[in-house]
Amino acid sequence: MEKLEKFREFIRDRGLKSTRQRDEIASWFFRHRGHVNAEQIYREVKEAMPGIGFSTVYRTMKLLVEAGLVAERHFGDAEALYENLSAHHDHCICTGCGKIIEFENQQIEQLQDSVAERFGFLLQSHRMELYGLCSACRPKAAQ
Amino acid sequence: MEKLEKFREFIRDRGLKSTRQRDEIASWFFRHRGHVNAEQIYREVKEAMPGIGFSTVYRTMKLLVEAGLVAERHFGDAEALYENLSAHHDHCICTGCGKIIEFENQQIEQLQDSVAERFGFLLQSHRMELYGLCSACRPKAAQ
DNA sequence: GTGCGTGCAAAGTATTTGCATGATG
DNA sequence: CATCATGCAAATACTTTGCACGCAC
Repeated sequence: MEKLEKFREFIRDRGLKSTRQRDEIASWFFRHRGHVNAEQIYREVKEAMPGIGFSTVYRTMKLLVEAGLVAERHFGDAEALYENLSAHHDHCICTGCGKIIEFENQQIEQLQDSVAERFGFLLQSHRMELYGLCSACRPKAAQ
Repeated sequence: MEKLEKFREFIRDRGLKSTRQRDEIASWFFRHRGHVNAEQIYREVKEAMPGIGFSTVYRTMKLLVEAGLVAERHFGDAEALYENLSAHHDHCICTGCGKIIEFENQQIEQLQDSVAERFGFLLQSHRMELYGLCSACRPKAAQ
């Protein structure tokens, strides 16, 4: 539960308050793997805390993003998906079935650094998404 | 005006109809460089066609995306930005001032192909965005 | 003429905000 | 006990849809 600690620390450092809601949301999120939207978080946390509101979910997720523990992503459409930022990785997304594979490639990371440097950018973060048909969807599409 | 031709062809092939509105929107867009949102398109095209509606803009942009001539992107927030898909390129985005630099890197493209192949993906498209501080914003942030 | 396209207004989503109340440091 | 957080409802921002009328084929 080290990430939960980090979040509590972040909250303290900002002079904010630690609440049951924030703990519940953060700890559920850190237990979870993959990409989730606000509604999923709301639904799940509601089981442990029936009174919780949507706004609290959004407000807490925003804090987690500011704490650098979570990334907010938009794959294609407008809805935000939140992702655990433990280890860095990029995404391979199947346009057929929506499956998301995470991967990491050190060579690409290095090349990104050199591109940023060429433009005088101080690189803070990046996103890379590869869209295509996965091995399962490929045959279906070929018909 | 070759892209406008392609769009007209796409419309014809689908059994749809060519209209003044579609032409006006598409040709304004192809004349334009960079990333624009629906409202900008609406405002600009309105000058030539005061009666035009927002829905027609959205409907036409969707057609252009389906025709493969335009990409719809979401950089960070929910609003869609449309981009001319003539030459492929990726983006370097300044988190300080919002400036967007387009670039292309052949080595990265090749590595992306190999990543996709490793997962058995048939690559259709990709996006890569580097976020950081541009040379102008870097000093301000350092203070 | 038939069917698709248009503009308008209304409805949808996803998210944010104002406010009175409640909890935390 | 001052301040921040919460839940609700209302507001917002962006986008889509239903519908009556009009235009392209």
